[in-house]
Amino acid sequence: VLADVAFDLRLGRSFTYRVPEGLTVVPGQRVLAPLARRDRVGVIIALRDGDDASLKPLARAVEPLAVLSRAMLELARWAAEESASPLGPTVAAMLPPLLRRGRPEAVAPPPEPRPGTAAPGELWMDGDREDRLVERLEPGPALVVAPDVESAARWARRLDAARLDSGVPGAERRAAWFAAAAGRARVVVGTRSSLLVPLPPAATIALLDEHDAAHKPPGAPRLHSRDLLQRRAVIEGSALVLCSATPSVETWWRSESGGLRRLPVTRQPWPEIVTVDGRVILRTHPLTLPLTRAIEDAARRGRPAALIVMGEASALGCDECGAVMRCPACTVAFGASRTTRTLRCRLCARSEPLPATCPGCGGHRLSSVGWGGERVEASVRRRFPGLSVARLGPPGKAVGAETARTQVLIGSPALLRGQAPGTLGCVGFIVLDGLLRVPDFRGGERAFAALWAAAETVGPRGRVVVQTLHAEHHAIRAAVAQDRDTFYREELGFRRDLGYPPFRRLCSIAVRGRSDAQARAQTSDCAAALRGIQGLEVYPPSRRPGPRPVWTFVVKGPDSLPRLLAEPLSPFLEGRGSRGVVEVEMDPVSWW
DNA sequence: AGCACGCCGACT
DNA sequence: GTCGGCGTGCTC
Repeated sequence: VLADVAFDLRLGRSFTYRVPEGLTVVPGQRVLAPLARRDRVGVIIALRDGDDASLKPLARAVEPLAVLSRAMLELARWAAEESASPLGPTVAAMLPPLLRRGRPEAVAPPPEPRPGTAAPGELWMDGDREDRLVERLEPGPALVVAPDVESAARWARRLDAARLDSGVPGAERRAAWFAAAAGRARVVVGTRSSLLVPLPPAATIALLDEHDAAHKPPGAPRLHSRDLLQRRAVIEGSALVLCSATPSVETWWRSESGGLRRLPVTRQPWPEIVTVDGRVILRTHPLTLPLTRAIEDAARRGRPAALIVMGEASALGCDECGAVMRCPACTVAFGASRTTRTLRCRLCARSEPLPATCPGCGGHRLSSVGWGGERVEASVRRRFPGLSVARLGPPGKAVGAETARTQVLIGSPALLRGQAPGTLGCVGFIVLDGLLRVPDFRGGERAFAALWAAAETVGPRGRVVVQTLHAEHHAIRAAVAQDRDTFYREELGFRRDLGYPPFRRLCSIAVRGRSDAQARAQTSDCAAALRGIQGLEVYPPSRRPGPRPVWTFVVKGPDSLPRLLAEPLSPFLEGRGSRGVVEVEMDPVSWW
């Protein structure tokens, strides 16, 4: 018997071994096999009859049983194809950790799903979605997929569930995996690495915060958790719940076209969302008068205030009319570079000289300066010497000592994640244009999600203050009016007009080279291999800002994009190529 | 991804 | 005269 084994290598192909006498293995089982003079862990992806004395034998099995059912292995195979990436790293990213030391524990085979009646998944957006989800999941069996470990920890506590995510020790994750396989775990909670965990029949799978970009970070498995789970639910007949107050535009679109059942929503008690034109004051100070007052009010009421700083935008905006310099062909905001004095489109690489005046209104004050967390913190401390201030880093960790009785929190939109409704007295967006200006077609979607989260977090008695130059943007207007339909209608119109997802698919291809010239050459060869293929739109390569030589380009295409790319890209993905490592990221959430 | 094999500078 | 840099290529 011969076994095809996939390893966690950036190689498209698997390797074939002889199964030695006396060793019984099955597909989906992990094995140790000799590869390049050492034993490495791989997954058996197929068994076939045959014998070839020239092949090396498998060394041994890692566990006595498969960690993946055949159905989950097939799902991983599909995920690899759908993301135009090799199977080895794709499965490797979704397996339980290896047993490090100690006695082998009781493992259970993964149940094969009985092809059940696949109901379309449900989209839960209403204000009470999380409480209802707890009720729904409590009896089990259920899998909860959270965007990050903090959220996984919170939900595991809330549901008294076993954890599969990297926030707990490996032994505990392993135990949770095999408990799920044996049907002993009522509810398991995990992140992306748990997407293939064995589940008993008629389980419920919940994806938390479906809109969160953490469900599709760069790297394996290069597929959005929502897409993998939707297919999984169909294959095994489990019930899927996508939970988000502000789903991604793709998911809303799927619910419009019947692929998902959108549960009705009720109008929630909504706070006042004030927009403030930050045109004048924001150049010297991060707090306008309305925001200053809101912070003072919150402190008086004994509630903390949160100040949200969006990712620093390198776009160029006019301080007088608020216009953002955009690529006329793509309408995404130009990236501005002061050193090279150019505007450059991150999508089509079109380049223009930095204008001296606003092409719209002739204004002379063009600025790309934004407010980063440090600058805001310093300013707030100066303005409110009597209040305790803490800045939170990306994973919600406080930068500085005081966290407990903090009166002003400063951080990214992630700061709002997991705050119980009503805990914050006010949320202020230092300048929301950072999001709307960012050269990314998802800017509107992210702004809408952040505003909605802020409104839910402060509750009806709190206040949201939005400092912006774009108070008329549909994301802001729709959030103020608590009006999802308008937001998604406008956003879908814009995406349809310009050929963005969900109407067209994108793929970003990046080449990391030894030298800039080599990366550039490899990139242009790669782009040339794709040009002329029916249905593909290949954008010109551009250098990614940063110190390392990375060149990227974007390809647009139909639903079949990964299959159209597989053939022509394979020579660039095989081996390493002397001129650079080629990385393919399907459906990127951001591509620079 | 490792890890080896293969051709050019500073040491015993 | 060797030890060793990491550039390129292979791994069932």
